[in-house]
Amino acid sequence: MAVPSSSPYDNHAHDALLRTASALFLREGEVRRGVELLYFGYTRLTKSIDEGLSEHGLGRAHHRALYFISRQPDLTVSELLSYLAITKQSLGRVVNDLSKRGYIETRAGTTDRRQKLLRLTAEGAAFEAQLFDALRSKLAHAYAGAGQDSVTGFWRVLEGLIPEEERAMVAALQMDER
Amino acid sequence: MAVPSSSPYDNHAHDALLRTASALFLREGEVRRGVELLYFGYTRLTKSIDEGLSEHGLGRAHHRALYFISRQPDLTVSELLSYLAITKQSLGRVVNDLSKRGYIETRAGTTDRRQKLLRLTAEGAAFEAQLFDALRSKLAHAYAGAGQDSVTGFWRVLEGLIPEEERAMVAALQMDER
DNA sequence: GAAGATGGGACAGCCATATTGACGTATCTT
DNA sequence: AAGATACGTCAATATGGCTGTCCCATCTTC
Repeated sequence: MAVPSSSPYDNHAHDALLRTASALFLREGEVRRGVELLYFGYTRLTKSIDEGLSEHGLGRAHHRALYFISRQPDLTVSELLSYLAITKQSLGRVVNDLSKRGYIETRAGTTDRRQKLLRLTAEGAAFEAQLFDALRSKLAHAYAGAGQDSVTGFWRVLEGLIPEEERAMVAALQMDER
Repeated sequence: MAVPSSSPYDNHAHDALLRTASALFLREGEVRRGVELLYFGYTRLTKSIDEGLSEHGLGRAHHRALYFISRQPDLTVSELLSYLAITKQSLGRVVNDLSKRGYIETRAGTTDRRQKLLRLTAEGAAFEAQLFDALRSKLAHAYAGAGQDSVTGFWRVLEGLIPEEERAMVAALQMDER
């Protein structure tokens, strides 16, 4: 299958011979580097909030919920579900934990009363802020060391990892940047 | 507490006043953007191999082990442990699974016979390559869309997230690029 | 106003992946 | 010979996911 490839990204398992000569093959090292840096970078960043979480007897799942609720106050359960990409049942546990601890409060939707709008209490906001501080200091340090141009590139590549259909959802988080 | 908030996200418990004027504070939006893109980018990338894994009845833990063994043939159990940052017990299960399936083979260390050197069998290598194809196509697509300069920035920022003490370990993976 | 669709909640049971702590064995080092 | 190290293993536990099923309240549509 002679794909006259100016783009090196069209070769999958089947066309091994083609790949040998392709630019993509030559890039294997760069791809592995990205995989590894993403793995280590991501895990180290998340690790930085684990202590704060376990002090409160919570886990990362709780933080993710806190984070998105903080980011978009009054979001609905189904919106939160689409960010987290887990099942209703799994989210239920997390939300109940956070409610019991007084970190989130809910009220019925205004236009649609079936909806449940989630937002942080003052305590919840303070806790989220504390966790965010750890993320901030780590990421800000990395940003500062790399420089603004690198940060832009960092964003661009990551955006490219997100499927088209989901970009709008991610962008929505930035939209109501206040 | 009257935080004169143009942004709802500046109300962090303690040094609110101090931070208001700091460059770090001004970067909150950029930090949140990085956190979110990292989260979505990382999860979408890993999702791309889940299907290939579950076809074989394996999980992500197995892939991580396969990946590092593939990357550094004949690494020892303790080296693998330091990459994965899990306990011996947790790794044991994963390695046993992979051995039973004939994906990895072991032999005693040459200079130190207490060590167990891990490497992939032909089947293991083929399986790893298949999984890697999914990572490659996703990441290569993101690289291509972002451009080489962005890729460099992407690496730089991620490197900054890895603690000093661990950079050598990560770099070692690139060292014997074959 | 009835029927159906939708948002959300809950029960039961399961699985994957991690943890801690204790202990055992072979091998290397001193 | 003594101790440290590399690796393995037992048992118990936690977390955070999953599926399947059923339910209620509310909105939409005819």
